Amino acid sequence: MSTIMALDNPTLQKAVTTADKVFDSILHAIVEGKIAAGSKVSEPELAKQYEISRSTLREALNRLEKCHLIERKANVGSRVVDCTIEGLLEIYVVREALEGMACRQAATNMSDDEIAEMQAMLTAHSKSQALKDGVSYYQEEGDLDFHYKVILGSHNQQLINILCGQLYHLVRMYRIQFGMHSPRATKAFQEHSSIIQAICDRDGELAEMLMRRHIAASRKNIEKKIAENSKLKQK
Amino acid sequence: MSTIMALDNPTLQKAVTTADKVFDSILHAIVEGKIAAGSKVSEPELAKQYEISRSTLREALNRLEKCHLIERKANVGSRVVDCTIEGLLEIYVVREALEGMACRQAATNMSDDEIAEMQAMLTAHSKSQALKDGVSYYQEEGDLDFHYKVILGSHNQQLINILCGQLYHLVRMYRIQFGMHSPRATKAFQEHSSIIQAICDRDGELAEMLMRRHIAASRKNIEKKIAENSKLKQK
DNA sequence: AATTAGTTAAATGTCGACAATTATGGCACT
DNA sequence: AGTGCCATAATTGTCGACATTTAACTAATT
Repeated sequence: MSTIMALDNPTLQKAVTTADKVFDSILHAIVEGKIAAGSKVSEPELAKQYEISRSTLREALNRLEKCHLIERKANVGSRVVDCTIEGLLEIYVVREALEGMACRQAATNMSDDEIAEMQAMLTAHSKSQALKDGVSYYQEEGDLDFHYKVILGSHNQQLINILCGQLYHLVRMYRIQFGMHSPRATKAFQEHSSIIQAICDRDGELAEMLMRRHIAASRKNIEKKIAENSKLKQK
Repeated sequence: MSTIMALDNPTLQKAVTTADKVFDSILHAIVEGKIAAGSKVSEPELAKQYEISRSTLREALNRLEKCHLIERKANVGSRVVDCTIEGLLEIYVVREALEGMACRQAATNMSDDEIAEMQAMLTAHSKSQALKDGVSYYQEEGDLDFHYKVILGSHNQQLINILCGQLYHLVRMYRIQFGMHSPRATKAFQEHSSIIQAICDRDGELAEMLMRRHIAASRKNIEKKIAENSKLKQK
């Protein structure tokens, strides 16, 4: 059972109001590319589609804007953010800084129980990975789970809000729309393992450094892919 | 002339709609403590006070929520965030991570013109500080200006949005309501100077380290003050 | 007297309509 | 034919009213 479901809900609170449910629906649609990146969002159209009033839709759009999934201009309207390489790399820079710090804080603030739980999760993932071997889908989920646990472990509400409430939706959007099933599965696994060890040793400085390298490695991997692609196009 | 005025406007776009203006007004009221931290926000009351409809007010509240200045619960209402020591320290942790990274990026991405402009600003502040000497008000503005310039210099839209659009309102709120006129004026000045030098040398690694120490020093200064206060209360 | 159930009042969520602004299309003009 | 201007249409911003949920208050029971 994966814990990433909770990522869909920034407030960590069940969707009770209709605006919440519509927000969830549109969120998924955007993340999965059913509503194209960079496309304009028509309020009357979406309102009719979801059979709700424009007021309620605007409420949902406001929450999407908080996740940086859409951008609004006064008297002009909303657009879905577009997936550019530059945008993706920018996010990785922010993640390196924030998750690195979250990891440092986690080494200080996580309880022994939390750490034990995280270690158990890694073991479970290791087994499922051994079974699937090379299939990266579960690895991806496992990756999100791991990062999610570390972030929560920081016990810093600001870090949690920014990373889980805002950035991770964007990260998922990019992953899905760029078809990024990382070939770093086994390597990433070792890195996760080292990070947990550092947290277990309460070595915040090392934990931060390892997490930053872990994320920087992903970023460089993307940059490499991009370079290959552009080289492919040139010939 | 200070540049921090632009911080009041997260979108870096003039307030054209009435919801924008009301947002600005309430923002100032909250930051300056005219609307008490932790207090409940009544939609009908504020709507009547600003002579607008509830819809427009809710639009403004949504933007305040994006700045993390108010928190909303479904079917319950909005509250102004409360100023706790823990909250302030959490923000400094995030700032250390993000502004450190912004500084690293700035060392790589700032143009020579931008760097020259920033150096000129520091010189100007140095003179005004020599005149006022010890008066910390202008120093505070100078401090915000400096950090603002570095953040913009990162040329990373995600960093800029999070730091200038969200966190800085909270930082100002805490500064004003806790009456934090730092006694680190001259020291902070030297640190700013070193950071600019590192950026000028295009030494991203050093620039990040210096910025992180600079912010960490502020945080420790606060922690010290808190410790003194609690000791004062005990006897 | 304290607690719980029921009722009333107030606040939030949702709706449809109007006003203001922007985008679109056609027309005249160079 | 291309460019600039004007009128129309569509979209967004704002408003007031209704529906629904939560909070407060009263009253009855243990």
